[in-house]
Amino acid sequence: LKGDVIYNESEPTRFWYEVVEGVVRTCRFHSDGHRQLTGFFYPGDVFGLDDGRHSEAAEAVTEATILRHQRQSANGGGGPEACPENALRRALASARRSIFLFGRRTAEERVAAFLLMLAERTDSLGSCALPMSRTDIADHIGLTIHTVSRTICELARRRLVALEGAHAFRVLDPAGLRELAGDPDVEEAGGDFLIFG
Amino acid sequence: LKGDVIYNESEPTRFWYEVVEGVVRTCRFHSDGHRQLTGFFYPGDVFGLDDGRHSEAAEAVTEATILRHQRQSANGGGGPEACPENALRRALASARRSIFLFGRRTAEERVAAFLLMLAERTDSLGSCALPMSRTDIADHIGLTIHTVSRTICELARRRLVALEGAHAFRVLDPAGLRELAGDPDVEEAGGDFLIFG
DNA sequence: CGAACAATTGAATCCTTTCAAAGGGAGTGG
DNA sequence: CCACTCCCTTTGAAAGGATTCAATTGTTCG
Repeated sequence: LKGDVIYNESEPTRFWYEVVEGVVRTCRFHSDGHRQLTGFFYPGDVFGLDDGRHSEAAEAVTEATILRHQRQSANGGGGPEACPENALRRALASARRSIFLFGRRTAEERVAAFLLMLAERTDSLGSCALPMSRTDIADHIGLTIHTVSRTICELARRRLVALEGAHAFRVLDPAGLRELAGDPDVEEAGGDFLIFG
Repeated sequence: LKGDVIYNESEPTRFWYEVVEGVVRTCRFHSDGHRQLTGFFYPGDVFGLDDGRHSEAAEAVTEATILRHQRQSANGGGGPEACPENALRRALASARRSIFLFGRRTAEERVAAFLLMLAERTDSLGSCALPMSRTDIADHIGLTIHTVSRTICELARRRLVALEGAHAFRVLDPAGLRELAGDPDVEEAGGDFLIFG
């Protein structure tokens, strides 16, 4: 399913989806030919919860297994698969993450925040996969692939992360990366927290 | 209630809210002192639907009347006020709007998209209020107040919009503004659509 | 009327983009 | 198995745009 389209923009929303395995991206194509990636979705994430018609397309970034849920009709009958509150909450959380990401202004902040988010969403320790291309990252955080590439290499040069090929990395200095990202998102890391000077 | 805090970051989420009258903003304060406005909410919009603890603060932009809804406990019992699917959907729609807004890259695109969104959310025709300060706009779309001011004045100079004081405007050339914004959001305007050459 | 704050405008700097090109990895075909 | 090609990534240099610094104007409120 790699690179495959799961649904297209403007399609009626008959289903909603849940990632079982792999990574999915949602895309919006602007009239100037520019592509905006509104989100990346990992196992456990849900997507495709628009009303009426999809406002974005969804594509598989890697080989992916997707759970497709039937929707109830608009009467909100609370049937077994009627977009459970749970799913909506998770979708909202995904959207919020993206919004926070976009709040960063400089290239360095955005890239640092993006890598941190990836590391936190997967396993944080050890090697973290970077399944999407540089172009994907650029279209997601609103930069060019050149700036993305430059910035990632710069972070590696400063030993904040280590690149393991072009599609995997390791966080070497979480604290330094968080500082660069501007906001540590410490409050979301349930349980443990840091103390600053 | 103007400028008042409705709830703070990290507060437990015991309620969720609905705007009856006025305008509300949700804010996130970064460690570098920088402020990010994650959303503006108009009558009919809902906000404060985080899980567990609020990840952002909410403040009144104007005098505002807010409906405060009690939450059910986490058992999801489906009680009368248990974050109805409806509310979550609207919150998700709000978040999505913000994400699309941030997808714009240049100052002109962002300001044009922001003004358009405002005009569409209120009445589109006639004078449209701009209740928030330039600083608010800047912190929302990720620019400085200087660039925001410059760009708005530039749009007015080109007769795309007309400024009526600093806190109200009128859309003079909707088509031109949409073209600047990059993506017309035409598909969301239910029913009518445009044909391009 | 004066003070304080918000908005506008100008000039210089810095950063990102654009333009251009070289290096590297994966897959194909010989 | 190796060579070739294609595409993605990385890097360099120049151009454009947003930010920063600085100052003026306008508005609101006491």
